Amino acid sequence: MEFYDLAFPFKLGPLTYAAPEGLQLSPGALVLAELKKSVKRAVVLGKAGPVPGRVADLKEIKSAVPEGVVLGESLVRLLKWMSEYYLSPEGLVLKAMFGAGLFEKRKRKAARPKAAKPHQPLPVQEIEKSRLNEFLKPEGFGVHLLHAPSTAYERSFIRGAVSGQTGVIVLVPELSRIPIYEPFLREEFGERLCVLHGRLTGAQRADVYEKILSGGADIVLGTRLAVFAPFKRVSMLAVAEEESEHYKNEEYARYNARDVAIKRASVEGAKVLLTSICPGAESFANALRGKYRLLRPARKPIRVRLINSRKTPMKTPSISEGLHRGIMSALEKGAGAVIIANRLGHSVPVCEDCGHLEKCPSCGMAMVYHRPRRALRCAWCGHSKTAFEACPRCRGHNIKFLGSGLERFEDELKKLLPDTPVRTESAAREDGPSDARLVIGTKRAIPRKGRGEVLAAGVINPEGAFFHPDFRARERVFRELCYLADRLTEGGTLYIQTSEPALLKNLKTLDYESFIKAELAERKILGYPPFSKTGLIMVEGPIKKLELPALENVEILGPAMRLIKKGEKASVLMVKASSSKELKEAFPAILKGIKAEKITVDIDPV
DNA sequence: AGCACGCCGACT
DNA sequence: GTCGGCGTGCTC
Repeated sequence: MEFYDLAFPFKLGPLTYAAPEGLQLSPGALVLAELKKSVKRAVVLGKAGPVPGRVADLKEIKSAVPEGVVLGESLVRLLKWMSEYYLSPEGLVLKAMFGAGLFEKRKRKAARPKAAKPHQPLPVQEIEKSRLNEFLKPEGFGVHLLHAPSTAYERSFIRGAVSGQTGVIVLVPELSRIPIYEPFLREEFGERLCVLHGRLTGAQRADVYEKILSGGADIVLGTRLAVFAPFKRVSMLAVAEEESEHYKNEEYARYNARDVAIKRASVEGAKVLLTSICPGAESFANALRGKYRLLRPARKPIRVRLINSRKTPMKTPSISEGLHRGIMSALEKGAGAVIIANRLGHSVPVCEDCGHLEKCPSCGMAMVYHRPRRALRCAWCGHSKTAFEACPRCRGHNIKFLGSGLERFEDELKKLLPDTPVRTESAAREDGPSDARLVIGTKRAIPRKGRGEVLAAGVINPEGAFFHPDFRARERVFRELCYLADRLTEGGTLYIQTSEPALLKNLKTLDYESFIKAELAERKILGYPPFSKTGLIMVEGPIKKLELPALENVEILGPAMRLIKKGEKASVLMVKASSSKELKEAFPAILKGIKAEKITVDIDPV
């Protein structure tokens, strides 16, 4: 009698089953087996070790499923590695990989032909052959990091790298990037290309898997779950915008698809191309210490104007003359301008008579006035209350509005340029794209490239994000500036208007390498990643017990209240260790000391 | 006492 | 994911 360990796509570790006489199974095979009285699909992880308990109590595998071996040896290895690394049961990893349906084809209503999505053609850039060969030449496993001068270069490089290959996975951070990459891949690979992402229905997803398993498709473009595409052979994986936080799965197993891509490549003997106009600190550090090969094409310096709003003449309370001139000059040349302000709402109302300032009862943060709703809102936790007409303390009407949020900024800009059509973020959400050449909004409003020239891009007080309690805050600000600058047409200028120029000293030239080296030096001193490994423990509901062990080389910070999703708060503990082995080994002891309703573990949080 | 419903832990 | 166990609470 043979025994096998099976994984079911649920929060469940491997379970041991007996195989019926004459059924030979290899790892990765799909089978049917009874679980809790009902028959379910499961994946064979391998032959079982010593069977715990009585062999006679084990249930029998019902049958193998015709799809056969769906996972291949390397994907089974990847599954086991993820389970160990992310401290997540094998079943949950399996569910994260292929969904609870496990390749099952449900009957479905007549398939409607999907309409071809309109797309902008990819502006193709000349990529130096020699640079491309630096990536294409080396055989076998290896990670290459392209620090691209622009997103256009990044995309062209991926195009060149993928061309002529077989067994390729191209990962993009978001659904919205698929229409950018699909046209050129489709052009070259036709039906060999398939698109895979989380918004597909179960049946569509099963169709894609069928095409991949039958060998009909060998190029996949998709979001993070496409890293698990069940190819027999993968020769390369490309990860576009590799630093993106969207690669982090926030449910089931909390994996990072970029890191999983590298692991997958290492078990498959494939090569990896990480690309970004602003690589993440971890990846760049790996390149600096020779773990990754760094590809750095020449870049043109970006013209940046830093405007100190405390020292410069102001056109309105929140718009400096310099910024105003920049916008005007872009518009006069027939080009567009994009202005980003990340603070939502209008401003912070303060009573000039008694100095009263409304604070959030739970966070203590100043409440921000939101005019359309006539409400005061806490930017941190979302608590809101009706705005006051008179000062609640002294009844005075002498209210001063401090600071400039997006709403105020929109108002002032419209007043300054009464004849220019402006697309504001609030309007854009309702009306969709407009052809206004002046765009104002948070970073979400940054328009796609290719819709006319942009000669001025401005950002107001980007240092606001520094006050987030997060060691990555500065990196995020820098990245945002890089992506904003990327929208500029050649010859354009990036305007940074700030009231705290001292905080932006290292950022103002947008010199990535100097910035990231300084950042890495600081993280080294403070012991943050990549010089340590971190994991979060998120505790929802009241903590019933908290007894943290003292461990060598492991530091436990917190608990601190944190907003984990909109409106959902949790107590968060951060565990820091000097290596991922130490981190992994510390967790069981730490988790034993915590009792609460719901506890979630997140290794390598972003 | 008798049963409906909901939460929680276990599932080989 | 889903079954059964058990606790709460309402009803005959």
